[in-house]
Amino acid sequence: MTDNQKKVVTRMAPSPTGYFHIGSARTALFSYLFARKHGGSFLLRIEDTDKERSKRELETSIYDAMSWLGLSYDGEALRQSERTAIYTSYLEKMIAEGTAYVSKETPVEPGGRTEVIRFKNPNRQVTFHDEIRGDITFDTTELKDFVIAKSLEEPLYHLAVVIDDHEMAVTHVIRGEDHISNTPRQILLQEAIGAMRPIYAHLPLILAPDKSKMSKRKHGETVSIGYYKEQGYLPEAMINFLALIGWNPGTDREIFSLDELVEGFSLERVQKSGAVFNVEKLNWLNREYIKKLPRERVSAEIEKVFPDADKATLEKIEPLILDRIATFADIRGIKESGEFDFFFGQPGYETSLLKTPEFLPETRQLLEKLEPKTWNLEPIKEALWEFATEKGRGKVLWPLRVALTGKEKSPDPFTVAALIGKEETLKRIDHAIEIAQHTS
RNA sequence: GGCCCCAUCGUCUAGCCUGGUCAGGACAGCGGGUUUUCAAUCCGUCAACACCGGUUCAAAUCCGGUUGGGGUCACCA
Repeated sequence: MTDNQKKVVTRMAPSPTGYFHIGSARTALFSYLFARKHGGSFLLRIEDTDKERSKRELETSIYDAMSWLGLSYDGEALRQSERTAIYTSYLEKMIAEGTAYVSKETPVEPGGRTEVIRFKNPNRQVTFHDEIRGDITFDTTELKDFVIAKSLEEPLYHLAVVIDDHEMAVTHVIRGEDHISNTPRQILLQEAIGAMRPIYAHLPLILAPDKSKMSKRKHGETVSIGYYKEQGYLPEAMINFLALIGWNPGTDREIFSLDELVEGFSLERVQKSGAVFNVEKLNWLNREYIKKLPRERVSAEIEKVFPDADKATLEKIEPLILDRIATFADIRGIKESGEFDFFFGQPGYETSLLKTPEFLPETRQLLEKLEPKTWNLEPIKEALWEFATEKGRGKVLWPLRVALTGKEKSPDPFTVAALIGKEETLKRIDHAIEIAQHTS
């Protein structure tokens, strides 16, 4: 950046009227990336001018989401509800200059307001440049003299946004496409207060599978970022995923850390059309990130789900669990489905599941010859391979696997035998032989 | 409905600006291999330029229209 260029300032301006939305997260991400890329600053402003709908508790979900995602903002977050005096002075000035006026109203409902402050609309065409879409022109006549404040102390959204962006010296307004139609009236307001027009970039929307805007109403909790945190997604995966919807690096590369995104980001490579939120791809990405995690982190997550289980056993089956999950919430699924219960004790099962138990005695003999010291995956395999090949692998391996796991679907018998140990393996085979005899 | 935005495989997208390679990659799907199940993994495979017209020797790419989808129309943000 050269000295005569203004320092880049972007901002994220969420409203604490609901849980932090997935689309807000992406807007925050792109604003963050752009600011960091250009050595500028990224600010956070809480838009809580609506006293009825704004809730302090919901502000927490904003901070939580930002910090979970690792999107650090500069300085303290600003709260519009604490800036009333600033808006009032602008309002007074506008009224004095005739760009706004107090308007007598007939109350919309009984006991309603009898006067509001309206903007004196110059009624003209407004053309602005959008970094992503090019020039956009609106006729502002249809906006009429829109209301900008309920009173001198109660500014409305458009006024507050324009004043704050001006006061905070925001240079780039990066926000969702749903704000395109708000832009002309904000530009009118900027001109009225003598503010510079920021550079606009309207991001394509994140869509639900039915191609409509993702909304809490229609799509439930899956629209909030907190949901993904609870589901055990990794923030790195979420960031990566969010970046890739609506933006691409221009190469075949798919995996990016936040810092790498900063380096490669540019508004030029942002998509114009809306994009469907594809959970399958998120899952794939999350797996990629889980695979890169340090062992201790994964162990900790597994222990959280199996707090009473034997630690040594858990550690042994960790790779198997890792192979079967896309998110940490899936660990709970493994526990609840009981699919790995056989690692913690003799499984129960229908004898008929053994199918060909007649091969079990010889299997046992071969395994018994192995030294406990060499009781590992490869030796076990070797010990049985010739026999299994001769008799038919399915005929030998299937009953062995069922004897050890009691299940139709499970990891392969060699792996299981190696993990549960020689003694336990022989014990389970004996058990299978015994119940098979009783049945026949 | 008015205004605005958008349009390449099922999904995310490359290619479009600077017309000319079998329209490339990823996810999902399907098929196969890997010590015969499940998972994982590897390999392979299916699959798209919305439509019509124009410009041009040549159009996914430029222009116009049509259709379709979306957004937005508060004393919410």
